[in-house]
Amino acid sequence: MQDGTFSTPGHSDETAMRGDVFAADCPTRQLLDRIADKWSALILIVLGQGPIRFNALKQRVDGVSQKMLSQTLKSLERDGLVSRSVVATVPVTVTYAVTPLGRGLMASMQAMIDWAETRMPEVAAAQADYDRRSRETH
Amino acid sequence: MQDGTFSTPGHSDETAMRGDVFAADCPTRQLLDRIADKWSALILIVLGQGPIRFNALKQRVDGVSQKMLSQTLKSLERDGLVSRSVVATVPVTVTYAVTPLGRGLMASMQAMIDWAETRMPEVAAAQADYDRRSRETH
DNA sequence: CTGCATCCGCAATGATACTG
DNA sequence: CAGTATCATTGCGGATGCAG
Repeated sequence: MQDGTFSTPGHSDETAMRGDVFAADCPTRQLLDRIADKWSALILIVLGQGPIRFNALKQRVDGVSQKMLSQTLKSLERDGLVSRSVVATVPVTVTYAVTPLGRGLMASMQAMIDWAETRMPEVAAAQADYDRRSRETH
Repeated sequence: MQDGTFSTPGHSDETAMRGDVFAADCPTRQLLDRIADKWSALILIVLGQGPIRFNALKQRVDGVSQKMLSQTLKSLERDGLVSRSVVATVPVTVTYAVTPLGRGLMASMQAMIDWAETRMPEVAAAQADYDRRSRETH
């Protein structure tokens, strides 16, 4: 599986031998779709601050449903970005943490979030401006 | 509007006076949801390589439908990340470009994509490993 | 406590056709 | 060329119940 499209030539031939997210059927693209979803970034960031248990994580990521948290964690684990360790205490204890592989991605995610948190005012201003122009039938 | 939740204290009091993506009702969170979708990153990266027209852009971002492209571009424009300029030639000519504000975000996006394109092999290996373990009823 | 299974409504997405 | 409008469909994501 996934033989052909990895390192597909086509739009840029600088380095070759790496995935091409711009090809719809490249595994890289599917990976991007998985990590660029509503919850992955937030979860990764929280996990980056240290190992944490399911419910604690659920509290930190405000608004996430149990289902989505569970589902996203499984996806991240499958991709090797997150590790899951079970300690067989009386009521079982499950802890999640970022893997070394996941840390690399986490850095970019963090940058994205930092950008969002600091540039929000400018974005809000742009929005207001856009909406005002729209209302002017302009 | 959006009075309370911006710069909500609660999980970290290091700097204060910036948004908190972890609060579900913070504008920052909504912004994150908008930019962390299936297409925004890809579109921003292509735009970062220089101004480009609608159909050319559609070709570069393989698999995107006109609707989603149009919709995502409008959203990015509203947030002030992308500029749209119309030249009234015979068949009208519309060109899109990244704004200075958008460039900051683009950098993070690019890092994310670079990570995905280069780390794909490790991720694929992790996946295979995970799936194998699952099949072992383990 | 952790988290999987099921049902289900609704919003996001895609294909198609049509307009300036 | 650059979209908008409409329709059909999918699957996200929430609520609830149950299991290890």
